[in-house]
Amino acid sequence: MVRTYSPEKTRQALLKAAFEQIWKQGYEAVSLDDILKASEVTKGALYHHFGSKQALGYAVVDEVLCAEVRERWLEPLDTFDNPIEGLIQILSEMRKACHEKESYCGCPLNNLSQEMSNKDEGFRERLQAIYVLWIDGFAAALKRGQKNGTVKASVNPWAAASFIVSSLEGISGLIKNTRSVEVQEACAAGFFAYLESLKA
Amino acid sequence: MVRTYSPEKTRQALLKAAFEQIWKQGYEAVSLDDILKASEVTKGALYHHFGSKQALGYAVVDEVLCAEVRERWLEPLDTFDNPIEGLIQILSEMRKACHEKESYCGCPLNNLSQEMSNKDEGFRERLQAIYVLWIDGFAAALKRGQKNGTVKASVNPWAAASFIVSSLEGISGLIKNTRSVEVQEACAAGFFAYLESLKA
DNA sequence: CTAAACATACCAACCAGTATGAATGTTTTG
DNA sequence: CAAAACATTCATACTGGTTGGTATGTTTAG
Repeated sequence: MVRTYSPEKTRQALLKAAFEQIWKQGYEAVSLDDILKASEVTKGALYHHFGSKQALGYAVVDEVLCAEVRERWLEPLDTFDNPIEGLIQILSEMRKACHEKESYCGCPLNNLSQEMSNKDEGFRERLQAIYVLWIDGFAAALKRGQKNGTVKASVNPWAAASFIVSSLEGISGLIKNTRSVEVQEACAAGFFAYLESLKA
Repeated sequence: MVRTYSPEKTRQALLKAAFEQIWKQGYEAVSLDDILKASEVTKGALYHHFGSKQALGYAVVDEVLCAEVRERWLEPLDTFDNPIEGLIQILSEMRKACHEKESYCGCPLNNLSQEMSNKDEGFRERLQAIYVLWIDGFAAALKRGQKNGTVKASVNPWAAASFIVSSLEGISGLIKNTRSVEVQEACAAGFFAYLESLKA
């Protein structure tokens, strides 16, 4: 029985499994055994890398969720001159991808936020930081759009960014429950109409 | 020690306590003991009225949440000729009321929906029925507005109603986490701007 | 007297966390 | 260079507390 230590690998395996299980089951509903099973790691290893379930949860927010927002929203948006068009395109891509998978799991950030923000101040603070990152990123993109003339000058970038994020979360939440393509199309239509109203 | 039986009263006490505790803590996080303590009912009585925790949860959705949507949204909206103005007024009233209480608990429907819709199909179906009730109610009000000339004829009532509900849930969810008045004002501004665009 | 309405004590399952030890890497030292 | 000393990384068995649910008995009402 030969064993080789690779602590960073097991740490990442734990984070990944924890993220997925928390996404699908919720933080409190998921048991450490679930995470250990999914990651093929033992309890001793888990408690070597993370002091508690809470610490693991915090790390998921700080490391996984944070990266997710950057990779899925902020970085793609940076490649567009017109942030409104960028948003519409990113969303369209996502809808295509969602149709393929069974993914009615909702937004991981929204899920965790709704569950934990009133129960654990540490979670709330960390999740809020992600929201700030997200909103500020969108606001910066809108400002950029105002400078290059693709976004109305009268728009308040930060306020619009806040409403955009809240809409995205609201839509994903409603779809998660209804599982209805019609509702999805309806929400998208309303949302796109709002986005169009921001164009210069 | 004189005792008097009033089964309907204890049933309602259980429903009320369950609703509040589920709202504040979440369905899985709340223990039956919490509900029993809050309602001052014993476990024997609970299991006399409800076959299981699940049955109690279902009843909360069917009876309490359903009534809540009617009383807080649909009935008030029926008193307005202009449904857009009606929505804006109802929301403004709510915001005032929210400032007084500490209420950062979010929307009870949204909370439960995010937590349970992927774990328990019975919950999902029941919660979806509430969403349908809500959206259809809004859609009917918009149609009414179209007939009396307060809402643009080009608006698709059902699609707009879907987006409005998703926005309300999204905003309440974001505020629940950020607890920021600025974010609240920003989202409200964006939302009201959308509502105005529906006016004839 | 019967059935509904409640009260109390208990139980099996689960779960986060711990105690303990073994296997592997790294550093120090003779 | 070797080997001992030490630290890191992981594995297993166990525990105390909680929870949904049940068994059983008691009280009230018709």
